[in-house]
Amino acid sequence: MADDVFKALADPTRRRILDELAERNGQTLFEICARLTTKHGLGLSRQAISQHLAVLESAGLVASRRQGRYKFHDLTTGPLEHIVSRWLRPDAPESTP
Amino acid sequence: MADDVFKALADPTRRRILDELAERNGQTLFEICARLTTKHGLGLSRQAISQHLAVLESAGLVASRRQGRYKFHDLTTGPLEHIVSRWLRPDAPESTP
DNA sequence: TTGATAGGCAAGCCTGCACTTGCCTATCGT
DNA sequence: ACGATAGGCAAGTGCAGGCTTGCCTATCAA
Repeated sequence: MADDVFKALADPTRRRILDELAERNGQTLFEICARLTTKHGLGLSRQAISQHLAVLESAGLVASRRQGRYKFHDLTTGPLEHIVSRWLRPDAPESTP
Repeated sequence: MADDVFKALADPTRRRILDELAERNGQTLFEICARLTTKHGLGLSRQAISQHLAVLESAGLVASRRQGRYKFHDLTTGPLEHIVSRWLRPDAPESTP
């Protein structure tokens, strides 16, 4: 569970994808592809991004909703909160809104 | 910088080591070795743990102080806090010192 | 229906990295 | 001084995972 989240966050490209989705939620695969190549200069194939999205999704960091021939991807920050607190417990109070 | 932290956290064994140090700070290499094998059933060589500690240290997650022939390792949770907030921004403004 | 767009599946390559093995240095006890 | 303990260095192995390539399916516009 949390293992998958750490593994998903291990790759720089996947983190970029999360950045991209954080800035603009609900993007399609091609949109993400385009923005990664233009803004970040990453020359990755569509398949690469697709596989990264699969990893992120199976880690629970991205949710996808299909609509016609489009598949929109949304950032789900749920798993991110409880992950680091594992080592911050001793003296770190939580901000739980 | 943050890249190294994510890479360091990617490995399950390294996370166990952080767990071990969180529970009992200031352990030596051999102590960590012993507790990992007994408590978690990990049959790893001493060198493996040593290399893991090197990764954790270069990521800033572990600080080591030498004392005689012993080398004590302390958990430094500093880098852990600012790392996840990167994607939690939407409603949480951060004070970045 | 045809062509274009958005995405999926399945090998295959290839680099990185976790782990081992073997040997070497330094500090402590007696 | 000697052996035992705590740790370091370096080369080698094997597997996981990131990326590509090629082809296939589904939806939309004309």
